[in-house]
Amino acid sequence: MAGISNKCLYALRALLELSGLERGQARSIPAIAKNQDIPLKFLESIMRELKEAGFVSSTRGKEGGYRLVLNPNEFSPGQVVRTFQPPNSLPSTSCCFSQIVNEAEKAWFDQFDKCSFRDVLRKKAEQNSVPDFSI
Amino acid sequence: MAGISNKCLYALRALLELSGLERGQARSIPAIAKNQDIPLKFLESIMRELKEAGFVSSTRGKEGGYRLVLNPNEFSPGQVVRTFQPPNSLPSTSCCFSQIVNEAEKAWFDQFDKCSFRDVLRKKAEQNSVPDFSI
DNA sequence: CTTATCCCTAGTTAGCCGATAGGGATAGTA
DNA sequence: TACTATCCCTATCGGCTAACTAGGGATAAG
Repeated sequence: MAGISNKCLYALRALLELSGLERGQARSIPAIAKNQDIPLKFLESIMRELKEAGFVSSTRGKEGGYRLVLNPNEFSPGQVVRTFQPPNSLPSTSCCFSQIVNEAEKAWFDQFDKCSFRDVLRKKAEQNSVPDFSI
Repeated sequence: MAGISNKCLYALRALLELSGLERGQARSIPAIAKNQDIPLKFLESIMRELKEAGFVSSTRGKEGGYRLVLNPNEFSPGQVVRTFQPPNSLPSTSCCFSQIVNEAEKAWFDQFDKCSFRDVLRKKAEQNSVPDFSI
């Protein structure tokens, strides 16, 4: 199956970075692109889409950048995924499998609602603080 | 998100048709293509893949065709979907979202294991026998 | 007025999905 | 043997989309 697109993953990672900032603080595209290793121009277009969708706001000029509009506690990856990868609206020739297909799609999306950006951030922090004995 | 491919749906429908036959009975590609409205040559390649995967067997010549290897009761769409749309093996740069992505993928595939081909066949029969008052 | 930032429109490129072309091999039937 | 219905194989093609790039324009702060 197709899974999640690169673009959508970039969007999630950019938003996760913004989630780590203090409320109202902004971060520039070049900074995010560098930290997250995302192609600059591509990120530009993604951030604009995120703005249109209402997830972030922006200010131009020096010291400008993007900031999160929503509270990371009440903001789930699912909301983003649904905007960036809209459901397939089932193949026109609906057959005996379309119900299964629809349910599968729903199950897929639902996974992204199970935690907030804050949760992801917390988990990331835990991972980084735990020493790695795997080698 | 991407959802299921046409090819995979064709495969499912072809197998469903074979599921409706008596055990061991074969059906030809032209017949399946006509009944299911699937492009002939495309179906040909799909049936070959289904054979390689071990889902069907075939005989050539007159009165030949494809037949189901497995029992429709113990054969789920999931087994087919997994062969035709192999899991994405997560994007190489595993990030904090890869766990969620993997779980979403699993949830998607799992939906296709919830019933057997026999079940789908049964549901289809019910639908066709119930008169449609929706218009 | 300079610089750092966001904003916009339009490409380009590679890969894949869906489908097709054109035959070859094989198994029954007469 | 010849005929025909079937499966078997390889190669190819068009169109679409995802991913990314180019080249600037608008704006805000100092």
